[in-house]
Amino acid sequence: MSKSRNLGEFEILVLAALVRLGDDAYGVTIRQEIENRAERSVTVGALYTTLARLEDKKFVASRMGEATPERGGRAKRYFEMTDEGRAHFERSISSLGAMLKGLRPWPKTLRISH
Amino acid sequence: MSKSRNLGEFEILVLAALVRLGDDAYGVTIRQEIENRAERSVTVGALYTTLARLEDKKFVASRMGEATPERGGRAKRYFEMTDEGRAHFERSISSLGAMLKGLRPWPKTLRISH
DNA sequence: GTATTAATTCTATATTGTAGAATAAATAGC
DNA sequence: GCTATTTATTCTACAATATAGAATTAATAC
Repeated sequence: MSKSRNLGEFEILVLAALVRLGDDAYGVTIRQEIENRAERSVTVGALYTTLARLEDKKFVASRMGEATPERGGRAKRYFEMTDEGRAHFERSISSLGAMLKGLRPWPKTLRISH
Repeated sequence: MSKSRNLGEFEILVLAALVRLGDDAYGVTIRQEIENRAERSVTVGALYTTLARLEDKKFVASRMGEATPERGGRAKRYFEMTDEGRAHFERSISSLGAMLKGLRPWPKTLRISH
């Protein structure tokens, strides 16, 4: 059994994207969400590798989407955070928040529903 | 020359500690700052290794402290962030901030002087 | 069935994270 | 000047995360 460690920086971004996307979180949308919002490039390999690792750790769960997209292409694999994943996620952002609180480019909180 | 990448999670915590500590940032205080504020354990090895890497990348600079402590013990090595380090740091926390903005355990901004 | 489209999986390597023992360097007392 | 004590850094090794992009899979449309 692998020891419980802290989440990596990219793992945090991915989990945050999951929360933001809710139902519609799969590879392509997750990637877009991070690229657009974080203004940071994300290669497909990096993303799927990270999602796979998070799933190994049971921090996310996935299910295959309906095999009936309207127009060609492979089925989507949807991801969502598990309760365990959420616990780690909150611990990580709590630590970051505590350290970064008050430093300049730090944004205001505004609370979303997810 | 090594390619410019994103900062890791622990690197971010360390850099944040440097900013917070200002003048008084050396191994022991940095470690305390992270343990106390982030509520996360930090081994000495992890910290110094990370500081050494940040210095290799020119994201921090260090200088040896006065060789005259009042009461025994080796000289301190003080650390501060470089301009280049700051640029990376701000980019990283900007990305994190953008992704995490609005999610629940996210703190308010309050601005400190450093 | 062949082309096209959409998406995931695979494989390999670099970098970051983590731990703790070992070492170093200063002071104090004798 | 030795020896003990204190404070702090350095060393070494290994594990996990980050990153890239080519390859592959699976569905639809002609």
